[in-house]
Amino acid sequence: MDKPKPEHLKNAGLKSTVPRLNILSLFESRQECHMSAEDVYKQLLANGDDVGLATVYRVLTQFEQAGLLVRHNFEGGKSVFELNQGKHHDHIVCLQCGHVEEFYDAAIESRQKKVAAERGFAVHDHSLYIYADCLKKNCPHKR
Amino acid sequence: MDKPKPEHLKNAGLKSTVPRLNILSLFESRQECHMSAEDVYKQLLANGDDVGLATVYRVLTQFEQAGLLVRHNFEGGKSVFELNQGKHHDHIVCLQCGHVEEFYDAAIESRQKKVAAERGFAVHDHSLYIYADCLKKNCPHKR
DNA sequence: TTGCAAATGAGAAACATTATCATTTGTATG
DNA sequence: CATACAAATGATAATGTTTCTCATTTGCAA
Repeated sequence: MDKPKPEHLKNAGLKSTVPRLNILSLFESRQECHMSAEDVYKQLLANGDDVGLATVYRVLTQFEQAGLLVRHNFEGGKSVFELNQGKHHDHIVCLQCGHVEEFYDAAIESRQKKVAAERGFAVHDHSLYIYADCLKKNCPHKR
Repeated sequence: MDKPKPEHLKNAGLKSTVPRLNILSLFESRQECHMSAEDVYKQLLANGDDVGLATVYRVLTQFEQAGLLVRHNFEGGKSVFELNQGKHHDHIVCLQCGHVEEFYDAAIESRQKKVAAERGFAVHDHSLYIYADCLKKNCPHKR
């Protein structure tokens, strides 16, 4: 498990506190993991960290605003978070096996900006999910 | 205002009831309107239809499963629905006023297919939401 | 008409999330 | 290294959305 890095919090303008370091550490130890607030809360308790659920929600929102985490609004009504790896990406989700693959396409990105600008919008953010069938024989995950 | 068409419900395997006809009629009378369950409920009451909120939620979910409506999970935590017009489009959502605008961009569509094909996926479906600030002065809604 | 399964509506319950506020903690300062 | 003070925390209440329960009503087929 990686050590938490207080500088990351400082750089984001956030005080380096125990709950924040624990939460950041959790995400850094599971780089590709998508976790809900509830997931994070339970995992911290399992790790022996005594944290409040309200704090988890607060910190996740702060981390999102600071750019440390990315929030996704999947179906199911709850937000999930993943570590912000620095570069924006979209997702392809395999409908057969549930596997999620990340991608980035500059043409799509620029067309989006153009479309929005033409309609009088200033793009703040976007989410693109492609739902597809993975054509590979060896689907690595089960649904 | 269009008359509701009981055959649509029959074809979907749903009994033709008063609340269902009223809800379908409401969506058909506002083709491009994105409405939450709360929106639908309030509108029906305003129209003088005495309906229960639980029924609205039930019927919206049934209509979605029957393919009459499309559900969207925008940021903000609540589902919104629109009439299934048959033809695909994406959405720009104004973060200031909640206004939703539809668009279709052939370049984005084809790039998506290309990206997926390159990675060994057969596209089944996708959802693209652009979250932006509406630059217009007269935002018609409040958050 | 009549019977009965299906649908409805009112309210309770289940969730996820946010707000409140007394207590604790991190950190800058002396 | 002690201290003060703003910021952060955690327990709990509150909010908002959606689902569940169940007694009553309704659509439809015989």
